[in-house]
Amino acid sequence: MIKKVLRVSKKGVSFNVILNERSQLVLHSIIESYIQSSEPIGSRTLSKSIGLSLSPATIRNIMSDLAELGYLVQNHTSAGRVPTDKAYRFYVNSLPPKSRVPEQIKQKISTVSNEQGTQVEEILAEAVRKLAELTNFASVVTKPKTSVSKLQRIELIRISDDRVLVILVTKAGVVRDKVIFVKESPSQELLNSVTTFMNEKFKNQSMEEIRNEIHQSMVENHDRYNDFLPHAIRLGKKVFEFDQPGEILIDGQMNLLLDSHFNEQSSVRLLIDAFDQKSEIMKILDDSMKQKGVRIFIGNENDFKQLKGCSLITASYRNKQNVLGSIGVVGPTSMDYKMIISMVDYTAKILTKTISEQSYD
Amino acid sequence: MIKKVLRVSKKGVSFNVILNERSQLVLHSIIESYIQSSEPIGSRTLSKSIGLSLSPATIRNIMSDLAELGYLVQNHTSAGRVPTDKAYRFYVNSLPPKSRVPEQIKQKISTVSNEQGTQVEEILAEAVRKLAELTNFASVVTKPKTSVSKLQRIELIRISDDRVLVILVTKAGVVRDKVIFVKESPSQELLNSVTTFMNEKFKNQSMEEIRNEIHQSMVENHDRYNDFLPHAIRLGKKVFEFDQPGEILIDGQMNLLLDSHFNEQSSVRLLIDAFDQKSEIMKILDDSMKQKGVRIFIGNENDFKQLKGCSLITASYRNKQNVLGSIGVVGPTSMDYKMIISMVDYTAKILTKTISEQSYD
DNA sequence: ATTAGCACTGTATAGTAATGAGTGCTAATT
DNA sequence: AATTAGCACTCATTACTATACAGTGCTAAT
Repeated sequence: MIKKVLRVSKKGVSFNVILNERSQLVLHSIIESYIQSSEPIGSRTLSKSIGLSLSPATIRNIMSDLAELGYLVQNHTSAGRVPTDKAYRFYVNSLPPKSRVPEQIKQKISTVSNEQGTQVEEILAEAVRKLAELTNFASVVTKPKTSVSKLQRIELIRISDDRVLVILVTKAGVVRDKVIFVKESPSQELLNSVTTFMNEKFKNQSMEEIRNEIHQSMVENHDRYNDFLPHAIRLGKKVFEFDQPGEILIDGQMNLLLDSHFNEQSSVRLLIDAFDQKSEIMKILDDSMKQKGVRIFIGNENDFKQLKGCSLITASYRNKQNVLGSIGVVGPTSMDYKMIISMVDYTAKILTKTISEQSYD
Repeated sequence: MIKKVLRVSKKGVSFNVILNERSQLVLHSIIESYIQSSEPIGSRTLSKSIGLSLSPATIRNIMSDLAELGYLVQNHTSAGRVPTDKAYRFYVNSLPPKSRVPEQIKQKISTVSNEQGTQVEEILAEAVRKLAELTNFASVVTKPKTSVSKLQRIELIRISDDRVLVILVTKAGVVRDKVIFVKESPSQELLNSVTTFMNEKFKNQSMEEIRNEIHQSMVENHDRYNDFLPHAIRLGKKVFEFDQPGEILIDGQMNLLLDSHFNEQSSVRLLIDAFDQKSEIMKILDDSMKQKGVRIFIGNENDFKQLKGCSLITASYRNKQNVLGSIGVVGPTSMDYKMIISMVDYTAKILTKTISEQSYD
C-alpha cells in the first residue's frame, strides 16, 4: 500500500502528480479502449495492444497507481478498471485542439438547409436533429436570445377590440409574435403611429437596451408629453416584456434511453426530468455562450447532479454581430470525444454561416 | 375440438357468434383484470373473483371457447390467456358511452392555461403535456389546420430588399409567419396597398378558398388589370402557399419507452420511428377529426404496422365555427380504456372551451 | 350442463459447479 | 531499482439441474 504511494509520489512534490509519459500513455490507451468497447480492459490485453512492450504485471502496477490517483476505479475486485471523470478530463485536455472532421460527416452536416427563406428556428431544428442522428445521442440548441439581439422591425396589428398582435423581427432573422391585451382599444391608426415611432426610435438597438429606455421614459416623462406618447410607452412596455423561458430545442432524447450506458440504471428517469425542466441545461448552454470554441463538461463537473454519467459538448453560434446561442450534444461520459467534439464544432460553424447569410443587414 | 366449436356455434347461426351473457361477463372480467395487473389470469383466481359461482373447470371451458373465437390467445401451453385486439374492441364497445371523470383529474386538466393572451400553440402544448403526464403514456395533438381556418388578418412587412415577412392570423387565433423572397423589391407602400386589398377581399374566407380564388385570378385576369393587381396576385400566391407538414405536437414518448409493455420488445424502435415520421400518426388524427366524440383505434385496426400493440384514443377540438384538430393518447392496447377515454374526452372539451374564448370573433 | 380430479406442460426460481477474466502479491530476474 | 513471472484469490458469468407452481385439457362423475 505505502509502497505504491511512494512510487508515485517520488515523481513530483505534490500528490497531484503530473504523470510520467508512460503512465499517460497507458491511461490514454485504457480510455480509448473503453470508449470504443465500453468494457473494462485487462492488463494482459492492454499489454499486447499497447505500443510499448510491457508485461501485464507492469501494466497492473501502473494501473494500480492510476487508480490511487483517482483516474480509474474498479467496480469489483476482479473486474477491469474503468476511467473516472478525472480521467476523461485528462483525456480531452490531451487531445489535439483541432481534429479533422471526416469528409462524409461534413457532407451530412452541410446539408443543413441553405434554402432561402428558411426561418432561423427551422434551421436550428434541423441542425439539432442532424446532430442527434449522427452522434446517436441527445442534442440541444438554444434559440437566439432576443434580449441581446437587435431590432430589425416591429409591427403592431389590431386584431380585435382588446387585442393587439405584436411582431418583432430581430436582425438575426428571428420572428417572434405575441398577442397582448389592452384596455384602451386603440385604433389601427394609433397603432400605426406607435409602430412608426418605435421603428424610428429603436432602430439598431438591442431588446435589452430598448427595454431599459422604455423604463426610463416611464419614469422621466411621466405625464409631460402630449396625448400620444403615454400610449406608445404603455404599449411599448407590454411589447418588450417579451421574456420567454425555456427557449431551447432538444432532439434525440430517445437515443439516450436506448443507449446501453443508461438503460441499465434507473438514472434515466433523472435524465429525462433534466430535459423536461430545461432550465439547468439552459444554464450550462448559456454559460458556454460566453466563450469561444468548443466547451466540454464532463460528468459531475457541472454541479448538476442529474447529469451524472453524462458529458456535454457545446459550441456557440453567431451571426455577423453577436453570439446568438449555443448548440451541443449530451451523451455518456464514455463518448467518443474526438468525434463528437469535431461534429459539434463543425455544426456550430455551419450554423453560423447559414444564419449569417439569413440575417438582415 | 369439434365438440367445442359445436358448443359455441349452437348459440347462433354464424360462427361470428354473439356471445351469451355469461361468456361476455367472463371475457369482461378477464380483460379488466388484465388491464389492471398486466398479467394473465388463471381460471381458479377468476372463478373466485367473479360474481357468478362457477368452478374453475367451467371457466376453463368458456375460456377455451373464447380463445377459439379469437378473443384470447395463449402465449404458451401452461400460461394464462391474454386478450386480443378483438377482445379489446369488444370491451370498449361494451363500455357505457360516458363515464365520469374523477373530480381531481378534472381539476388537473382544467388548469390548462386560461390566462388571457396565451397563444393557441402554447395552449395545445400545455394540454398535450398534461395528458401525457396524467396518463403516463404518449400524447399527441394536431395544430389547427390553416387551410380550413378563416382569415382574420394578413400583414406584409418589408424587412429587406428582397424579403417580405408575411403574417397570417386566423380566426382560431393561430399566428403564422413566414419570410418570402421576392425579386421585385416592393416598397412598403405597395405592400400596404396589397395588404389592405387582401384584408378587404378575403375577409372571412378560409385559406383553402383564398388559395383557389387566387389561382382563379391568375388564370382569368392575366395581364388585364392595372399595374397593381398582378403584383398583388403574384405576392398572394406565394403567401398562401403556406403548407407546413407535420403540424403536430407530441409529448411523453418517454413514458412509452419506460412502460413495461414496450421496453421488453425491440418494437420500441419502430414506435419511435413512427413518432419521428409523424405522417402516419397525422393521418389517423386527421381521420378522427371527421367525426364527433371520442374515437378509439386498437392495435392493428389502423393498418399501420408500427403501432402494433398500441391503442390510440382521440377526440377532436373545435372553436365556435370549425373543427380545428384532434388530440389523443397513444398507449399499450392493455391500457385502462375507461380512464383514458374520459381523460381525452374531457381534455378535448377543455381545449374547445379555452380556444373558443381566445378566438377572434 | 357442470364439476371434480388427475395428468401434463412450460415457466420461474434456487442451488450448484465449472469457467474465466482479472487482480494483488511475492520472489526471481535483469 | 525496475521489471517480470508465477501463483493464489476474487468475483461475475454461464450452464445445468431439480423443484415448485400456475395453468391447462381431458375424462368421468354428478
